[in-house]
Amino acid sequence: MENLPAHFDSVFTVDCIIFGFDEGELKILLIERNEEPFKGWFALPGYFVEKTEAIESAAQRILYESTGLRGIYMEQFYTFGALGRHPQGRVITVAYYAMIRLTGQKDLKPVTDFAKQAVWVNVKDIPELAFDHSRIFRKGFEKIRNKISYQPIAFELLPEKFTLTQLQNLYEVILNKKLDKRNFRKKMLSYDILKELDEKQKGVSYRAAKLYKFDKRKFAKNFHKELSFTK
Amino acid sequence: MENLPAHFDSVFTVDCIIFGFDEGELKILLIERNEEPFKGWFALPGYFVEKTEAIESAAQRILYESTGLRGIYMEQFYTFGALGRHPQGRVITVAYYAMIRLTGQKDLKPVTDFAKQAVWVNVKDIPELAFDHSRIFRKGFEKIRNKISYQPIAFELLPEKFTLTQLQNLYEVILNKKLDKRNFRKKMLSYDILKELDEKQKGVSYRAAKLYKFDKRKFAKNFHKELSFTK
DNA sequence: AATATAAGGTGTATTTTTTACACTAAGCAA
DNA sequence: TTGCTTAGTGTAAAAAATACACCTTATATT
Repeated sequence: MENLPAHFDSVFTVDCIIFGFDEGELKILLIERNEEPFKGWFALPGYFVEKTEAIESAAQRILYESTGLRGIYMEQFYTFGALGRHPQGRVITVAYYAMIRLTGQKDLKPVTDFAKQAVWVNVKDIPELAFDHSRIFRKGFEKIRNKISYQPIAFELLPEKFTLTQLQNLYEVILNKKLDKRNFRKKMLSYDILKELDEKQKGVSYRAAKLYKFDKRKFAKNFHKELSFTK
Repeated sequence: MENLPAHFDSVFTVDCIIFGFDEGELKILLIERNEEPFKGWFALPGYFVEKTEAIESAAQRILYESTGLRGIYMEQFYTFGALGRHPQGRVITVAYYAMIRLTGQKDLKPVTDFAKQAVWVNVKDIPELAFDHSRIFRKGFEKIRNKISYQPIAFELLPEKFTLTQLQNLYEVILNKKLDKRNFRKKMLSYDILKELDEKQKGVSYRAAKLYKFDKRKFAKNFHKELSFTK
């Protein structure tokens, strides 16, 4: 046994939930599958990881191949491996999410055969998905909903310059509840992670709002907070 | 292609971080490996998942086989799949953690060949572990350290009946900082998830403390709290 | 030019939560 | 009985969260 070590190969996939915020709506990327099983169904962008490929790189490659989007940092959130989840055998999948700004990135072109098209779909209108992807989506959505309350991940979804109202709308969509304007602003500004710009919104038919930027420097300095029991 | 669907099998492992609290020390379970690679090294309890086995069940089985502990609920926290992590090929591992009470469970007997012995080791004295298990441990420890601040997971580590001082000690060990006695008690009791018993500590050579129980009923009722932005 | 429309932007008082802090009480042992 | 050790307790101050409404500004319309 010990003189003849076995060699193992894993067969597994990654699936990605890519969140985007567009025209006041929270959306995710879906692909229409062009391959059995579940040919013609909508699914999360995902595919098999190559034998000699890091999982994160695979996630990036697969997202690129199925949607045309490149260089997007994703975060792993759970691995799904229920026995019946793939009709062709035991295939576990490592699930990732990312939140991206849509500015300019709207041209989605799969550069692969396994996806027929990629589309943005409002999280409120997600159809039944292939495999256990509906479940994966629910779990991922829950994850970011939780995370947004204590980590500044919302900024990744907004254009570089944004108004406080846009930021608040985003929070409201993700948390699925109305927030108080004055309290929201007070609190958000108190974190001191935003940089107020000398610029205003353009092209609106009402009073233009100030624009802000997320300030990574300030964030790094000010976000060492701890939860509960600080002493 | 579509007429001859491929059949896939995954080869992957689970690894478990089992936390226990004993004599004021936070410990985890390690096994001494009895099999190449890393024979003789300490490692997290873990092994290959069978083709027709749910991952959670596998985690339970493997924990039982390598330590003799049964029926322990574990929570998945991350999947590790770096390319070089297993010397015999691509093997990803799904990592779980659990927190258990040690009362009575101290007889550890591997019922398998791959583990020579299982031991409790203080988290402050963990040696270098096999594979990437040191990294897995660090990530898992970080996870529970975070989680303990907003979820009542500490109780799982204590005997059914415990004193507030024991509870505080546990928080202090996990958070690695001193807490204020009065504030700790006030806060903990304010959650209203503990049941005060009519019993006192026994066998101590000083004033005996009141015993408490974690009250699941109350917990379910009182722990619907939300973080930040509640309106 | 006047008016309507629509969102931007702002402050304060109240309540709740968090923090800091030190002594007496009880039980056992010598 | 005294000493030792841990249990157990309250209050004031500071900080954070909440509730709440009106004026301002820019544009579009007549």
